[in-house]
Amino acid sequence: MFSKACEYGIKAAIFIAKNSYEGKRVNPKEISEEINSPQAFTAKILQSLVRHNVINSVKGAYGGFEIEKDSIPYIKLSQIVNAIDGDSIYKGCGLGLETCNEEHPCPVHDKFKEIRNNLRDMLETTTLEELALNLKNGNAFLKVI
Amino acid sequence: MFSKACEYGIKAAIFIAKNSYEGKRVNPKEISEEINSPQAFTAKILQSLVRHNVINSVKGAYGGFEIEKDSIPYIKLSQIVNAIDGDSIYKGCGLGLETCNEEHPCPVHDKFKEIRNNLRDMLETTTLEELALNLKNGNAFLKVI
DNA sequence: TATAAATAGGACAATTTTATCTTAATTAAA
DNA sequence: TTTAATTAAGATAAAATTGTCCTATTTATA
Ligand code: FES
Ligand code: FES
Repeated sequence: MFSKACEYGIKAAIFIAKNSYEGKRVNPKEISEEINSPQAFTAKILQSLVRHNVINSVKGAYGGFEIEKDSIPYIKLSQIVNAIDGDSIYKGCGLGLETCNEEHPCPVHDKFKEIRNNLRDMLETTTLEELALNLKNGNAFLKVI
Repeated sequence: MFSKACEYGIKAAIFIAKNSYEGKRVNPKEISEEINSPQAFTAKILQSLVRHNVINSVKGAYGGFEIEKDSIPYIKLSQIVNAIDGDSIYKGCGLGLETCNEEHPCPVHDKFKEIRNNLRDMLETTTLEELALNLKNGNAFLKVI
């Protein structure tokens, strides 16, 4: 469904949000240990999330990644997915036609469109806040061990 | 959502079904032209669909790929997706945890499960027959040109 | 039985995605 | 102002996916 990069990006954002609620900045090492991902690759994805204004980075000593507390409830899962995987999951044809077009639909268009719209609605209404709270409350986990 | 191989496989199966209704076998050249896909790669995917009993192949002169007419209404989109992409789309965790587990859910589990179930229902209730009819009736297309 | 037409299959190549490594730039604090 | 800690960025490598090519095998028909 999502790329590995996107999976890591989502998990990282949730972990950063949780720590930001506690006033703590985190670095790629902590993050990759906590979400069970390759560190350097994760760092690249974090850079991308910074460029897309999903998270903030603070360079230098005592720096790290954080998210402004007040903005966490307004960050949608869709922003993260869009930043990393682009919008093909929202707009693309299920069978890979160059464009999904009502006037020139592929054979699965009607069926696929519904699924895709469900997915889009979910991503656009799910906030980083609720995901981070799932984690904080111990109701959800970012890795298996 | 689906791999390229899976997109090609679905389109190929739809085209083969349409032709089988007309009593015609088709070969990888015709198929790849009709669905706008690389011929040799498409041939590999067809082999896979044969091994998974989704389509039949007839070797030798006057051979080609076909689907028994009577079975077309019973072939589900899910069989094709499963044959090529496996079952991760039905069962896998949205954030890539080794297994999706109610007892040890990831933060998006509840939200993702619903989408995944919608998708599974769609794939399991959509038949090759209806997709091939969309094509035959001119209500849907397998390529843009 | 020989031939031509077709799928099957293996080896290889190109591209994309995932992952690593090294160095540069930045910054707080000693 | 120096140092240590930290993110940014570029080059490279590994792995997976996508795509190509060549040969073997099968089979209907002349
Ligand atoms: S044209 Fe394929 S999903 Fe719309
Ligand atoms: S554990 Fe992630 S979707 Fe179920």
